[in-house]
Amino acid sequence: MARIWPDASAPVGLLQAAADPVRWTVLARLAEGTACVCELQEHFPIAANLLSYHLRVLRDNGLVTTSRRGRWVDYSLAPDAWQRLRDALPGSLPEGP
Amino acid sequence: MARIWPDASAPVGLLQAAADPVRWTVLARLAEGTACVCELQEHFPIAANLLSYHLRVLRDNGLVTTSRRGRWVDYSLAPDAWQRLRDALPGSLPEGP
DNA sequence: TGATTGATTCAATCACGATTGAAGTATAAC
DNA sequence: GTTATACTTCAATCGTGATTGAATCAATCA
Repeated sequence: MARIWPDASAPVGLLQAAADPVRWTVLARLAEGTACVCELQEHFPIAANLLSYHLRVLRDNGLVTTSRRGRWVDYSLAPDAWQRLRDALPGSLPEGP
Repeated sequence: MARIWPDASAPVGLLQAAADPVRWTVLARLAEGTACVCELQEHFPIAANLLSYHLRVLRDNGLVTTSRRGRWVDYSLAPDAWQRLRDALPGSLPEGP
């Protein structure tokens, strides 16, 4: 796909990261403030490793950042997450100031 | 998923509709103005029925509207498409005026 | 009428991401 | 040291959406 529609590759990847029920809800929760995995876990009746998988997708797309605090890992929304998602919507003007 | 995270179901569905290379590019093209299927077809090296499938997904999600003009079918971006996609982003405030 | 073009629908296959289970880090408590 | 907790990684399975091919519908033209 990157070969054929180079313009679409990056934004589509970002949108795909957000277009999942678990990841969408995680992002919505993090929009209200930082949370450790164990707290996120309480919101999701899914296995811990599955949640970890989804968090990894968000990390790999730069939508969230992490920091370890003792035994816990805190997840925060990346500062530009909202902006980047917004710019990734089709019809949005190409990235710029 | 609708059972567990009712809030996420609708917006995630919308984002999933946009989070595909073909559909994303179609939406980006339609953002610049109406186009018939045959014109869209020129932008995509894919089978006609496959393009039709993707257009159907966009239609079912109310992101595009159609009107027949002789043998051709014109596709247009739904007036509220951009707004609805924007509101579907996680962390966006709940829908309202 | 029949033929042709534009577009959609149907049924079946395929590919890839989500899910599962087990094993593996890292830090803290005992 | 050992145990426990929080989280991640790995390998394998499973489902579902994207893709393919054939058939079908709709409108125009000869």
